[in-house]
Amino acid sequence: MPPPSCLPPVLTPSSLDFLRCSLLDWYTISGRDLPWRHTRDPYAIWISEIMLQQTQVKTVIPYYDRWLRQFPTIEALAAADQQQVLKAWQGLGYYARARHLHQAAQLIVQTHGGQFPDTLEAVLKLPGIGRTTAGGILSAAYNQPVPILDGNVKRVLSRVMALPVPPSKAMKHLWQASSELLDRQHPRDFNQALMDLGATLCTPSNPACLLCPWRTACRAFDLNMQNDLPVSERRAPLPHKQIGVAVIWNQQGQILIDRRRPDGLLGGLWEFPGGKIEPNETVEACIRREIQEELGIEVEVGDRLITIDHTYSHFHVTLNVHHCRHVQGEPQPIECAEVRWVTVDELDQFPFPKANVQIITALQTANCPH
DNA sequence: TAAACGTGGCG
DNA sequence: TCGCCAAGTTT
Repeated sequence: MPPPSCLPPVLTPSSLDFLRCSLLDWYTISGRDLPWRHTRDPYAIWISEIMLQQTQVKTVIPYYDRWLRQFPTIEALAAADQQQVLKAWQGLGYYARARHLHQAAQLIVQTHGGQFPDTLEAVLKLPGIGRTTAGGILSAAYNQPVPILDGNVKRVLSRVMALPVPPSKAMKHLWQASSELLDRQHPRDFNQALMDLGATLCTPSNPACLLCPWRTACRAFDLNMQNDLPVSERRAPLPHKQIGVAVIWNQQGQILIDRRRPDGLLGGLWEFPGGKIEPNETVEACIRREIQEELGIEVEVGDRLITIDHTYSHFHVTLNVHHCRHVQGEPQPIECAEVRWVTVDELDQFPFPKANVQIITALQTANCPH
């Protein structure tokens, strides 16, 4: 049962001082040592903030290190081509982040002389940067007093205030709380500390309340509701799609791959062609039909290579992958951006989504024709 | 406003 | 196996 919403406010002038001081003291002792906390280069911090969107620290660190070696400056990123950028992002997901990063770098070179902007207004105009990321960058890089509201902060504040509704229903209230709480004397450390609190103590399940500097002020702890908050959002079950996928071989022992259109799911990445299996359609018939529709060629469907179950953010798929033989016609980029014949050894040079990387691995390990 | 948008980890 | 969640933004 949700808590009553008519309790006295948690954030009073006198409690604010306690919350700020106790959090900063805790952070001094228990804050995490993270790679992007060793720099104040706004570019490096920007990269970290984008990679960290919906992505855990542990996943990000190796990508962050590689990225800064490969693209050490905004100019270097702007000058790269999109395929290089997507390859560096391969496996991180939400690929629009990489496309926006690339676009934004080019925009910064054109309109800000290659210098990352230092005003909230200018930063918010960059593609891929919303309010939370802007606050994260401006506070971390320039110590500007701009609040944040990421998943950690939403959870921490939902508990401290015993928010009776899902966070998405109270965004205005949460932003106000984050802004009022923010320590204007120490915005960099305060924002980082708030996120660390959420990531290490005020965790989604089994929060370590006995170690928390805020436990005496936390309404959820007081009500013993820390395991029931924040109120979860309902989501519909994910639909499941059956997909037919073709590994099409030509007489030279090459394979046909296509590059997806620049926007939408997996935009700009390469893939093995295929499509959705219609009701009452066999995998083989689906593959022949899809390849004709998408590439304008005729293929003969052969042995199954691998079956892959994969989950995207909003649906499940089963990829039914078959070897195919190119029979006739010149491949045309009818429903994609580009098509190309490549050898198995060349596949590693192209950015592929994770489910397709599994196909490549199967090709490199299994006994294949040719 | 709500849905689209990846992947990995955990209970 | 399955649902939930993670340093959110865009349309």
